[in-house]
Amino acid sequence: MLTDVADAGSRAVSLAFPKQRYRLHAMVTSAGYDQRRHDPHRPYDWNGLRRGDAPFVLLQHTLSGRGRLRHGRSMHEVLPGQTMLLSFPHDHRYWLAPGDGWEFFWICLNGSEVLRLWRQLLEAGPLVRLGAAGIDRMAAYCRAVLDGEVTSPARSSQMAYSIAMHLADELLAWGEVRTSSKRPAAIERAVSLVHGAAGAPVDVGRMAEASGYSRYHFSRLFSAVEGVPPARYRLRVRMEEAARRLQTEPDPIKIIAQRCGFADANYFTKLFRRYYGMTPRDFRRSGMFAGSLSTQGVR
DNA sequence: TTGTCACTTAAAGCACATTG
DNA sequence: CAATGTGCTTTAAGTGACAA
Repeated sequence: MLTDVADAGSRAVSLAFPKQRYRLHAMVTSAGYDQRRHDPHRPYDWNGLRRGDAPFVLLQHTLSGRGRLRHGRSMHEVLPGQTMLLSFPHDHRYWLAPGDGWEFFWICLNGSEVLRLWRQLLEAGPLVRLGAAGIDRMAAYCRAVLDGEVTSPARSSQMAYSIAMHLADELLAWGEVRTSSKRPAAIERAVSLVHGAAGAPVDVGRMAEASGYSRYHFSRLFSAVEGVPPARYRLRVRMEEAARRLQTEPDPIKIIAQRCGFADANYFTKLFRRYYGMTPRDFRRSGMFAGSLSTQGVR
C-alpha cells in the first residue's frame, strides 16, 4: 500500500465541489505524494501563518528521508515512519534543509469536526507514530484521492471522518476525561474574555489587562501559547461567530455584522470573503460551511 | 522574566460607486 | 434597497532592540 502511493510519482489533487445545500463538518480538501531534494532554486518551505486565514489541518507522513519542523519554539526532525499533524493558521514552519531529501504523502482536511478533533490530537504532539495498519489506511485514502475516486462531497466527508476517527482511536485515550486546560491562567482569562463577548469591543489592551501583563509582553506570551497573536485569535472567534449567525439568524447581513462587533458592513464583507472565500450572502444561500462553526473549534 | 520605546504592518472605518 | 466593491485615511496591533 505504501509502495502504491510511492509509485504514484510527484502528484497532488485538490477537491473542489460546487456549493452545497447541506452543511458538512468534515471534508478532505486535497492530497498528494511528493519526493523532494533540497534545491535552493525551488525551496520547499512552508510557514503556518502564511497560508491564508481559512482554518484547515494537514497530515503528512514521511516514507523516507528527512524534513525539518519548527512547532512554536520546539524544533524536530521528521523521520521515516513519523506522521506530522498540523493545523493552520499556526506558528510553525516545515522545510527541507540543505543536503536533505524527503519522500512523503499528505492529506489536507477542514470542517468544524475535523478542527475540533485535531485540537485534541495535537496534544499527542505534532509528530506521531501510527501503527502499520494505520499508515496503510492513510496511504490508501491518499491514493483514492489521487486516483479520482472521491467524486462527491459525501464521499469526501466520509473519508475525512474515517481519517479523523482512526487517528482519534489510535492516539487518544477516549475513556479519559480531560478537565484541566493546558493554558496558563493569565492566558485563559484573556481567552474567556474573547469567547464571552464576540460582539463586544474587546481589544488587545483589555485582554492584556485581564491577563495582568503589559500589552507588549502579553502579545508575545499569547503568541507563544496559542500559536497566533491575540488580535488574530479574536478575529477567528468573531468570524466563526458570524458564520454561525448567518446560518441560524434571518436578520440582514449588516445586523449580523454588528452583532459580531463589526460596525461597518463593507469591512465585514471584505473580511468574510477573505476568510471563507465567498461573500456572506453566498455563504448563507449555499448552506455549506467549510470551516468551523462553533467557537469551541478554536479552543 | 517583564516592561518600554520606536517602528512597521495590519485591522478598522469611512465615503462613495456599483450591482442585482 | 441591501449587499458588495474600491480606494483611501485613521487607529490598533505586532515586533526588534534594549533596559531593569
